[in-house]
Amino acid sequence: MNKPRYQRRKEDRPQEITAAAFEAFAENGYAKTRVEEVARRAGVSKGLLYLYFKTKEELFKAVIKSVVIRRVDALIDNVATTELSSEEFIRGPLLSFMKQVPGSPVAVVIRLLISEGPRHPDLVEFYYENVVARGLGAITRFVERGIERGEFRHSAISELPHLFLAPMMLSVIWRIIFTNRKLDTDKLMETQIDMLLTQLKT
Amino acid sequence: MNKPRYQRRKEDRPQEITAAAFEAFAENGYAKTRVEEVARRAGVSKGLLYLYFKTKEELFKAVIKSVVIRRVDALIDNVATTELSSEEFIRGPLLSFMKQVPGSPVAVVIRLLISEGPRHPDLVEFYYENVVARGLGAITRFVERGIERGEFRHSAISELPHLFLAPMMLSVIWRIIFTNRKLDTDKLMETQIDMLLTQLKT
DNA sequence: CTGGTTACTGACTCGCTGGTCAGTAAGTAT
DNA sequence: ATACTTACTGACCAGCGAGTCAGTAACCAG
Repeated sequence: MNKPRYQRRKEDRPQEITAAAFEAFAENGYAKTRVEEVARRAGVSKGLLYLYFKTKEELFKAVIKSVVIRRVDALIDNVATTELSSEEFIRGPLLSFMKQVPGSPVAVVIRLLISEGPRHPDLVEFYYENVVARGLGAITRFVERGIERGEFRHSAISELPHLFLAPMMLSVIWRIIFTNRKLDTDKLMETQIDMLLTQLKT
Repeated sequence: MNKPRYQRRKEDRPQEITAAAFEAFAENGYAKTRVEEVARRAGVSKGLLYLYFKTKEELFKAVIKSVVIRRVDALIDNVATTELSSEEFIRGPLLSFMKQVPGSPVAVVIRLLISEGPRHPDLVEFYYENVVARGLGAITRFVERGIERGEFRHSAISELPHLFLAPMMLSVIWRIIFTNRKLDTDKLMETQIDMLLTQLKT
């Protein structure tokens, strides 16, 4: 009749807490989220949370890292190993990847970085190295591969992989600010890819 | 010898306070900015600030509006009255306008909207109506004018004025997050405009 | 069963900050 | 001068939320 008030689950707690924190931060942002609220969502006491994370800020950093780490890896592996032609890859896996970003946890991370980034330089550095630099690098390498293979010609785009991502970023921001205003983000990205490929091929 | 401790300047105070608030919000964001700090920068007491603005939130809204109002108007007038050909206008005034945005107060407003927008729906609404809708509308009308004049052909771009602004948005976000990482934002926007014009003309 | 370890709880503290208001003095009318 | 209005000050308050810690009970070894 007396079920224990709690179980000791030292291994799982950190993961559960960061997951709860991610949800809370996604809904209310960092500043407006109370640590106690995170604890409640994770089904633990505030005291326990402070056993695993020294401060709210450390929790924040752990959340960002937990979301970011695995995301880009998949795409980068894909770039390295694909059998597809450059155009097929861009219209296929790359476009699909970009389309799902605005609705994914990555969008939340971007929002948090915009709000809190300026106060966490080391976190920004981490994000740049592990996500942005690697992502842009992958695109650049892919475009250059296309050129070597004779699929693409040389153009300014080789040095501006950002142009592939610009409509994706706009879509992310749009979704964050204008949640109820519709925007055909897929069409936006497709059209941009069309333009870039036209430019790269002719 | 006894200079007055303060002067009564009822007319100028609101403007001075919103200017001070803008600076403070720009540096630290909304949540981290103390009302007292705003008052200090404006050279007034906290009490006076609360005489002109009922709450911190109302002050915030006043700041956004004060920055936004006049900005877009100039561009829109320009669109309506220009004598330039469509291409000349796009490569000239429109491009110049976009290039200066990432370093302007508008970038700060965008950051604030991303952070605080979700908690201020009416402010977002205001911003959409007065800035985004009007800006996008102006670009759309301009593209259509080009088509009527036989300068441009029909294409998907007519319905996606956002593509003109996407690199600008990416530049804004980049500058906010990666303040020390360089990015040739001008080149980015120029190349996008080149691509769009190629698409519109051929 | 028993004693020891430690994951876990939750009530508490304390600094911080949004907001108030009684009082003060700058300007003004007479 | 004098009385009056009101822009302005700054000390104060209330409550909120990050971080603490003394105590509790789940689990385990012997």
